[in-house]
Amino acid sequence: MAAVKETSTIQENKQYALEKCPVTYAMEKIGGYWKPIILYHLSIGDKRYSEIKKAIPAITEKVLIQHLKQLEADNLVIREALPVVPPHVTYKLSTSGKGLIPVIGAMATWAIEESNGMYSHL
Amino acid sequence: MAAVKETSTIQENKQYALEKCPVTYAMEKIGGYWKPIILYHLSIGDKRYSEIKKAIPAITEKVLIQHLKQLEADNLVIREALPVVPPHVTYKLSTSGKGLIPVIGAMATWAIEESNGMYSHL
DNA sequence: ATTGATACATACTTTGGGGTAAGTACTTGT
DNA sequence: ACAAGTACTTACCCCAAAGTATGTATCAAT
Repeated sequence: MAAVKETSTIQENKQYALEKCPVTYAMEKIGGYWKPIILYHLSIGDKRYSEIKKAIPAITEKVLIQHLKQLEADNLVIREALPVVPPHVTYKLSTSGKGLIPVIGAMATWAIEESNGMYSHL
Repeated sequence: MAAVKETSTIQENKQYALEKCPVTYAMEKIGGYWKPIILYHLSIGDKRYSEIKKAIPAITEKVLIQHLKQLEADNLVIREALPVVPPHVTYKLSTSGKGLIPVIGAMATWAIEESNGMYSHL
């Protein structure tokens, strides 16, 4: 019967996040479709803006810069801009961002095994 | 200048997924805000529908069942229904789903370290 | 007869994340 | 003078995911 409600929406959820479920906390920072993909490419090595764009052709520039700003605000990536023209901006993982490499790595490993049918024979 | 386009949208992205970025493949299956959270609670142990709901109060029943169906279709969780009344339905990780435990575990570990400021001093 | 519990289903509305398209600043190359 | 390249910004739109609310089947207990 669903009661009436009490608590709902992702925003309100942010409070009790860590206590009950650390994964919820993580999803606040790296949730969404694109962020792990961006982090993956940065885990391979530092990249310029245009290089990230080339590595992920399907992402639009707006969404890319949007997520890069967010990741920077969340202290997961560091933006380094050289004051030259044309601009030269490099993105790299922060210490905290590097802490996510095991997560990204585990995802990549699972994806390869799963797609190879390693789990399919029951 | 954004060219004209060529390829775009998440759907079309599914093709070249694995070759260039295994993480993209993984995101097709466990992407989104709620799925990793659900998988986390199932990684703790098998749970009935109502138990999952209690573990994640902020999720609505519609969204919960919706994701459970999707996870079942993607062969990550197994649904076991006992033909009794009132119904008794248990959800558990499949073999493939268990392969995600390292991913979920790494996320939880990172979340705890990050929230404790372990990465913040620099 | 009504309530309660379980595990959903379904219609309807909303919102914000993502997509499209175009513009900006500054300089180098032709 | 004009195009090209870099790293963005801005305005507008759209749809799918999420939220709201209510309904359903079945039986046991009061």
